[in-house]
Amino acid sequence: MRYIPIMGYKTFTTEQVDALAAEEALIEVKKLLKLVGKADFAYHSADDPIMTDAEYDALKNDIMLLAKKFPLVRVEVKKEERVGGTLAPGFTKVKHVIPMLSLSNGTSNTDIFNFEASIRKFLGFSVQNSISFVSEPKIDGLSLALRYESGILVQALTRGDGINGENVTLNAMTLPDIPKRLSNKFNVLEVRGEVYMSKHHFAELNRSHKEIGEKIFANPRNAAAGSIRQLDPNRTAERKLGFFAYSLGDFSEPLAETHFEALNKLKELGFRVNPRVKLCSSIDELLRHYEEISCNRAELDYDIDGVVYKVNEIKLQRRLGSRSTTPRWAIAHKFPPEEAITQIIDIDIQVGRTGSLSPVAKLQPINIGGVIVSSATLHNEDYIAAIGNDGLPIRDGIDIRVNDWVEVYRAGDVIPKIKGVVLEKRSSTTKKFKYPVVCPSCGSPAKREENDSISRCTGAIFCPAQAIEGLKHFVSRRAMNIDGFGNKIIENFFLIDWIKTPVDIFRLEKSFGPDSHIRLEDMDGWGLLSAANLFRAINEARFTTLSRFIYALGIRHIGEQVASLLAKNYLTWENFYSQICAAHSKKSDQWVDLCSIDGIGKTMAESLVAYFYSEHTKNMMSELISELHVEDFEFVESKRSVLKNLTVVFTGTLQQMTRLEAKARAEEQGAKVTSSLSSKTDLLVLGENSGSKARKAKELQVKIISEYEWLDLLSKAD
DNA sequence: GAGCCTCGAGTTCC
DNA sequence: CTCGAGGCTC
Repeated sequence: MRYIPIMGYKTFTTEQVDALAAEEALIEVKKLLKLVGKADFAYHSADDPIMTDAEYDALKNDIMLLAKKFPLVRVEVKKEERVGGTLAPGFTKVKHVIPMLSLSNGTSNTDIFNFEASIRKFLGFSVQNSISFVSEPKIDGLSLALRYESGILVQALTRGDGINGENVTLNAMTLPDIPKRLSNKFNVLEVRGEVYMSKHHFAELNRSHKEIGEKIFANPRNAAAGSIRQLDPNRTAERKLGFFAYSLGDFSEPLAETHFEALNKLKELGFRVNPRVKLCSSIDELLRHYEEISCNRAELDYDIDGVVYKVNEIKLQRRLGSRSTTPRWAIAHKFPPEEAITQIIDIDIQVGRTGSLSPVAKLQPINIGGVIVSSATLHNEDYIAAIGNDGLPIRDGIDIRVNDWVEVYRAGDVIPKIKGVVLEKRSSTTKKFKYPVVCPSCGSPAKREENDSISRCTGAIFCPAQAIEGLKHFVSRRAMNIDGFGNKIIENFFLIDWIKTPVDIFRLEKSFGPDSHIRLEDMDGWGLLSAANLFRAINEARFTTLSRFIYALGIRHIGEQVASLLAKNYLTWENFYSQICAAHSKKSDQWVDLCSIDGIGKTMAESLVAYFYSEHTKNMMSELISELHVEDFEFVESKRSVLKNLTVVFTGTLQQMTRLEAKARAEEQGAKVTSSLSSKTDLLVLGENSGSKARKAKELQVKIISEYEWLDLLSKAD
């Protein structure tokens, strides 16, 4: 290896950093980041390093120093991370203009009747008001959003997590069903639909893959997903994928007034629309269509997993709007899942991060819909004993025993579930399962709190299983996002005492210092490159956000959403930490502040306070935080609206919409709707026949407006 | 106190 | 994906 010294580069002293203005620091750091990028490429990709490890470390250290002092620099460093510094493998992530939601789903006719009832309730429709629906087969493939600008296909995104999709434009362009140009020259037209692989192409693909010893796909959906994500578009083209358009996403001009018309327009524009789409005027008609499709299912050359019902009128769709992850105006009526019968060989106990002891059935491996299933959760003691939460027997009172034959299916075609016991096959060899009274990992007593559905290990921090699960959570993608720190690695490092707590992760690299007689790359399965990658990932994770960090701690009841809510309310780590510690006394102002955050109740608050009050946490926290740069919370102005952050109260009977709808519309614009007036209320909307609220509002000097003024405000906000 | 919605936690396989 | 619990509204 040869090294070319970096000419003219000297590390910064603390004094020099202090003397820098923010703009100067930004310019400096951009240079440094560029240099790191070059060095990374030279080291990893060109295998021809341009600097010594010490120089590299000094560089990184300087960036950290600058980042710690200047918020502008932190933003820059994060940007670099997002782009991936060295070219990230795979596809770039792009944000959907309109999120790609999933559908709520139902399995029974009752679910569908409830669906209609809730729509009527929301809109305030009586039986006289008719609502038309469109019923269409639910293709079992993967969703794609095609963006056309001035009639030209410019982007194709997968659903991803619904917010950000993967950019697969080049691959999508190879599908014959996807037009590259449209006669329609709208500024923007986003067409959404399903990519799928036909049954016969799937069979063909697996046959040829078998011959050449390549990977066999479990089902057409997996094959389609794998095909659209090929790095080489030519490979995608070979896979002969199909595409059915089913809706619009973003658009500059409306295409039609009803969903059914819109589908017809899409057909005219050259898209394939499923021929079995049907316009229906009642739920009964939808259900008949479901039966019909269900009967003809086998004749189709593609897999479907149900039928989707959508409210036909776009105006109504808009009024109904969406919940956080699903629209109110559509539902998927799913077919009953494929089932299989197999035997329970054993029942294991898994220890979760929170100490939960959950039983898992080890099954005689069995093929369900192309996937071999060998275990399934049994949730908790009651589930096994066939006792419901209310203390009453479920599943006809049949308990689940080792050696029992059981019906297994894959919920949502993914997660294995046990549906029931085949009692006729039960023999004398079955054994009742004895739920453990001690933790299988640490031997501490198991305890089931009242109101808890599961027993938990009481070993807390002394339980290895809990510690390992906690570490896995800490490094996970949505938490600290330490890439390349898989579960197996965590387990190994824990067992050889390298990593016992999160702090150890950030001290790992230093622990292989000059005095150490062992290096990571000497370990089985590790090389120079993989070791360097791991350390790099760890060092990148030192820069993190407040909400990620709070979430990563793995405090019970504090998940991703709540962590980000806390970050939003406390803004900086220092503030958060001191406030929560001070909230320990329930008489303190800090406790009251914590509990008054909308969405934080007693359970969460108690869990938080207990976590931070413990001796163990206090000891660990100062060390952990000294290894990190926790970024302050930054407000992202999502939408500017006159209603944003206003607290609104409705009173009396509204004429134009139901309370439900009014509330949903207000919340879409970022307002908060409450039922009772207080000094915090900004606006009272007065319906007809209102009670005493108007008088009270005057006393509190809350602004009062009529329903029509309110509607005016809404239309301006839109 | 019931009912609705959202979030947390556990889970499987590739 | 699903279940159940937590939080909020009526």
